[in-house]
Amino acid sequence: MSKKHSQETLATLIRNAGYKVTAPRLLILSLLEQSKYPVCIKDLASRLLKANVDQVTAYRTLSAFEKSGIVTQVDFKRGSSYYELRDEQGDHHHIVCTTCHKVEDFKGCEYEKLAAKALRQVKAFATITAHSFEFFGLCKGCAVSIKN
Amino acid sequence: MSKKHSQETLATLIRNAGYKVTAPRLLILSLLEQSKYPVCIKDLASRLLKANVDQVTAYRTLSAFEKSGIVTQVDFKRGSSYYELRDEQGDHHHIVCTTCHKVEDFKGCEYEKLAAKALRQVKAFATITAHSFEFFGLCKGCAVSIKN
DNA sequence: CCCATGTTGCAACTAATTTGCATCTAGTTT
DNA sequence: AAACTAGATGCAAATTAGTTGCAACATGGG
Repeated sequence: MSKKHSQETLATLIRNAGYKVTAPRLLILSLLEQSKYPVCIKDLASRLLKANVDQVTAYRTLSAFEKSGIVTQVDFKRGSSYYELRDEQGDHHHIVCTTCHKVEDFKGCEYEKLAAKALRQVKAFATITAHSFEFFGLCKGCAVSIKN
Repeated sequence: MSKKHSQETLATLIRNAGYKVTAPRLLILSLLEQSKYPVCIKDLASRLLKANVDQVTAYRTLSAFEKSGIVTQVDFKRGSSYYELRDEQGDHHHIVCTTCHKVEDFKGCEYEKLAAKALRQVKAFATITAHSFEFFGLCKGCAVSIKN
């Protein structure tokens, strides 16, 4: 997920979604971009603080960007939300160690196929606009230490 | 998801997980069982209150039951957690309307296949113990009203 | 029936997220 | 390039979500 966009393309993302391009917004997106894995909003907020950006701005920005599809919120089942830049294909997900919280990516959840299947099964839905998919497990290190 | 267990089998679930069978615990499980879809912990707590069961008990019980695999926590991307009784196959998921919050179930995310695929892709993971998968979209009613 | 251990309620607390509002600024418009 | 305005920001305060400590209590084993 790293450094695929220039500062200018980050600005374009913001502009195309109909928002004003501001320093806090560029900073938020570039922090997300530099991070290999989804970032906890608290971590993000504490880094933003160094640039005198309030955490309220992080909450508001990420929530707006999520609605516009610029970022994705992921649920790692820990107190606060995690965010990452959305990838174009929208089909990369995570596997998280429930003990040490290590994260790795994996691809190919085949959600188009599953979405079609799901829409056939249910009766009241018209369209699917998003999906969440994460695996939880044990990394090799933790699997070993638990045995002992 | 409804009324598959008798009061006795709910007790057995609790006992087998190594917990004492108590009135609050039976009540929590039977409320979950009676509910067609995952229940928000706040709703649950307010119903428990009528039986003089504190919300702290709901938080503690659900968190313990989740670790033991009696219940499953699901993320509907709304402030608080949702819980449901775990189904044996563990392969039923939800589609949620992002506007009116209607929920329907769907089956067959084929997570065993995907888990194997994911484990092949990553390098640091030994086992997968759980997965989350939800679809978000628009129900037919909301899809129509948004067009207008 | 007794006892030890796990369970509960209550009150207080911490953490997470949201809101109100005055001020400020990006992106026009003139 | 100054003026304008809708939208963005920071700060303080509020609200909502979830946790902890502890004394009283009750389950299930002996």
